[in-house]
Amino acid sequence: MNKTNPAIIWFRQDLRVNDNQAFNAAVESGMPILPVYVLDNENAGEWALGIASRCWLIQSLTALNKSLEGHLRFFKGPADQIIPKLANEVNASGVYWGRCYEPWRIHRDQYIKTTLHQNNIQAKSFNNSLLFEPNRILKPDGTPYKVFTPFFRNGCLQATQQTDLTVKTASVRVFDQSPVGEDINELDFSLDSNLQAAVQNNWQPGELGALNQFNRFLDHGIQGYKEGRNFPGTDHVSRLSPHLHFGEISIRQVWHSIKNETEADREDIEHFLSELCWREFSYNLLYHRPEMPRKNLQEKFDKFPWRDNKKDFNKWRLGETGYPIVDAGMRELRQTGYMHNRVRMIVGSFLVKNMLLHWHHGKDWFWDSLFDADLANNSASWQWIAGCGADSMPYFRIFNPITQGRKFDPQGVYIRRHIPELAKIPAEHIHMPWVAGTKINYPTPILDLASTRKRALKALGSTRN
DNA sequence: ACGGCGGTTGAGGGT
DNA sequence: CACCCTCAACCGCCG
Repeated sequence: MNKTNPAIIWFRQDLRVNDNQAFNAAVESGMPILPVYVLDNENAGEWALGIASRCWLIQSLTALNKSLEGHLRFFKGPADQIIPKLANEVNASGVYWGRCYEPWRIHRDQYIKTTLHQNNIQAKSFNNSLLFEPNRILKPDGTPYKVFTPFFRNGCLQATQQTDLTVKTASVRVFDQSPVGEDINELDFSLDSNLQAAVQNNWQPGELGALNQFNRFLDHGIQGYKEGRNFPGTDHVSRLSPHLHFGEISIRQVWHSIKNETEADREDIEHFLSELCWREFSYNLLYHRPEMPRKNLQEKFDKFPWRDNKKDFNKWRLGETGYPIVDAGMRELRQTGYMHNRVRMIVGSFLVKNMLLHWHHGKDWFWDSLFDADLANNSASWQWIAGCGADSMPYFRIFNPITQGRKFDPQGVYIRRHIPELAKIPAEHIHMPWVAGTKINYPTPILDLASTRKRALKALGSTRN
């Protein structure tokens, strides 16, 4: 093996150069590096990237390519064929990547690792995406936690130190002997112009954008986070979820910075850490219950009498239910590729409980619409709100969108931002615009809260044994 | 309106 | 006997 055997860095969900263990290991191997990205819809099957994810991804990759001075090379197709073939063609010394934990990826990557080893090519994977490997945090008896609070308190907070941040030492040499792959602009990402505009107008994908967003949160959001995070009209959530999903910022860096933040109150800090650990918890669940994206974790919900109503689903999807807080959330999603967490719970409860539609419909719509669409988080959260998940919200707790709106968006700041038709409605009527008596271009409620609530509770009865 | 989880407690039995 | 370990039963919490 001579000096020209490149070390392939296979970027996946770790689109950054700082605190990237795979990147550092490849550089430190002493071989020139060959950074690659593979857009793999084939191996992903039904979990191929949603439309919003693709619109974010191309921006993030463009940013990464820029920080790699244009040396990132692109491929499209099944990675289980492309990576071994490429490694052979360029006589790679090794392939380095950050681990992903979707069941299809675990399966695919294991195959790739074996194939590379059979060809005497090193294959090294690293934890670039989580604080803890998904099978690391276990109860004293060795079984996985099923409840979040002890997972967080006795598991995560007690776990020995997270891996320290890595520091780059060696200087980077790039492999440029034979051009491989394609230019990013030659790849077909099947983009959507509305969502592309949503990225441009609201976000800055990539490592720099992630850091900027994190610093904004440290400056303005974390102080008062515990309370403030419930109010979608204020600026108290981190909005880091898309950046974390694509690994544009290191979760270890976020954890350490927040933990050592001295300006904020202890309870604000601890609450934000717990939110980071909900993400860990979702990955833990997915690892131990790989069927989670499709199957109810509580089997008794398999008997639940879901309705099937395209018309209702469309009203929900488009934000035309007539309940302002629900519609504002669904419109925020369409306009910005994101939705405030409190509102995600409200729209989820409305779909599953008031409309009595299966959580799959919500999960699939979110998968296609969210820039932070993430298999573990999305499926765990939908099961949570639907009441069929582990450590779930009890099914009989049904959010009332009027009460929730009054409580968490009292003046209607959030509602007015996303539903301009309601801009002039006085605060006292903002959550029930139909009683205001003003003529406005906004639908009257498509369903009655009290009777649909009763219907849901009755439906719940049929899940008992 | 539920019910699973996990912390606690105490009985019982072994060393 | 004194101590400790195990395990089942119970209770309160919290999603």
